[in-house]
Amino acid sequence: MIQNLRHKTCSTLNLNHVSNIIGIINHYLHHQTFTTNFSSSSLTQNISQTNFLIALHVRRGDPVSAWILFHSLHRAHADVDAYTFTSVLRACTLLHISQLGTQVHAQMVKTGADSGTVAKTSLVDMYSKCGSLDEAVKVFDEMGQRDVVAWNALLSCFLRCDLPVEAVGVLRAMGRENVERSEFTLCSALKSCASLKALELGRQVHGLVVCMGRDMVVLSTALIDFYSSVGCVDDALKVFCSLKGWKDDMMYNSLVSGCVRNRRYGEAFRVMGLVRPNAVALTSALVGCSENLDLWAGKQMHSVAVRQGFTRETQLCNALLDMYAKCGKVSLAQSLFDGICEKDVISWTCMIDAYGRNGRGREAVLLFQEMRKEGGKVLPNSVTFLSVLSACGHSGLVEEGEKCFKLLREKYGLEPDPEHYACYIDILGRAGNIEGVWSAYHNMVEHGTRPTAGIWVALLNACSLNQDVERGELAAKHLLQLEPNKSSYVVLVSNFYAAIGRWDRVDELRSIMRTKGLVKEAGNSWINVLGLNQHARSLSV
DNA sequence: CTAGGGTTAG
Repeated sequence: MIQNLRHKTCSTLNLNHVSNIIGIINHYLHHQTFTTNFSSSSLTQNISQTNFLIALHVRRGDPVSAWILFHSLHRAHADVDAYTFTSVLRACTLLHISQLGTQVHAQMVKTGADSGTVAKTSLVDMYSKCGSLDEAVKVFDEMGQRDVVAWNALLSCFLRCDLPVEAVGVLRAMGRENVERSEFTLCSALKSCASLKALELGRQVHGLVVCMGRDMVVLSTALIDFYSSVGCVDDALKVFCSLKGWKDDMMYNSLVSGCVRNRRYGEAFRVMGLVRPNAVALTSALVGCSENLDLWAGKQMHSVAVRQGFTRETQLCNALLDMYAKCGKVSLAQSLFDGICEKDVISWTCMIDAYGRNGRGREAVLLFQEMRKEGGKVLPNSVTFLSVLSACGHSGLVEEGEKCFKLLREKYGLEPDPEHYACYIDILGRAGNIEGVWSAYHNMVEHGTRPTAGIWVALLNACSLNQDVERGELAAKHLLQLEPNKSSYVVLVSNFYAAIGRWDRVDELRSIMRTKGLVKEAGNSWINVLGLNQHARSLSV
């Protein structure tokens, strides 16, 4: 069992695994069935040798052994030092269990090993990687001396939590405190600029990268990602081409992903032709195939994946399955799904969505039940629930939809997002249950969720269908207040007034649209005939 | 001993 555990990666761990791991570790420690090549006395006498061993386990990706070794040191009352703790903290990070990290932190405080800059930096890193942002910031604030590594750790901390504004704040603070920037700093700066879409700031950082002139492969990758994120693929290509010498896989992958994100599929495929594509590049490229509904190209990717032996890569298989589903090939998607050995939550969600979007709501619900029966191995998340709810909506499965919505909060402790409410309201509205619609709305408000435009749209549609004039007008008013300039919403409201026969309001809204210069957007649909993309535009009045 | 780049679902 412990052998299996050692091969678990942190991404596949969930809460059940956490308690399993702790239980198994305790079991082994209690029965002392774990043996090492070192006798217990040599373990405690030669601490630097043991530190090396712990670090070795961590480096080999075996945090469980590292932890067990550390625990036996602790039981033997050995004098551990800061080096021991930093390695063990990395083991906690790999296990993704902040409870273990907190235990280590407590021991560090007790022995005074927590005072150094390096120790504190390890703590910041551990807390942030285990998802405890507050604790990480607290440790950073307690630091007396902060070197550039400590600052960089804090930067990554905010970036990991998707807080780029705070990250830029850290960068400014580093400037104020005259901390010298390292390559790591610039890397994080580029990531911040990418997520903030801050083109000018990013260009300035590019200048600093050029001045630094070191570690160009990593920084070039970050630059490519930045330029792609702000829509400047040509600049990304320039960075790629201007780098002479060795380019690694990640750099190619970054460019492929950038081209795909900017719908430059031809270039993406050309870049993939430069080297033997790896699983990540193929995954990126498949997104392009899905978006284009390009089944032909998708099949090419599939055959490359098979030839390269990537059939056990869950993420790649998920992308393939999704591509087939989006192209309407449900049975191909299904056979791919069946072949995935380690299905994760995305595999299940994609397959449920595949059924749902192709009008097979019953099968979507059945698969969801199967997923839940798997004994909690893979837990559904909010996206899974959204897929099930929307499948129920498309197929008119009212009871199933109601059951699913109940499960979300009561069984899985998830708080519904506005999108879940909108889907649910839609289901109830189509079923003619207008009182249910409004009680769902009140339920949402009571739970402190603010109605979004999507909620008002769902309510308005329900009111149109059920001739709920009074409350429909309320929804219409809120929607226009929230998004006064979005023509599709004005059209929706106007359709509502048409549905209840208020033609005076319809005319009024038409003239509002004219004076504001709002034009009804064209409806787009993609069809793919014989591998040729034809973009069919339909302009309806 | 501590910090950095690329991938999948709505």
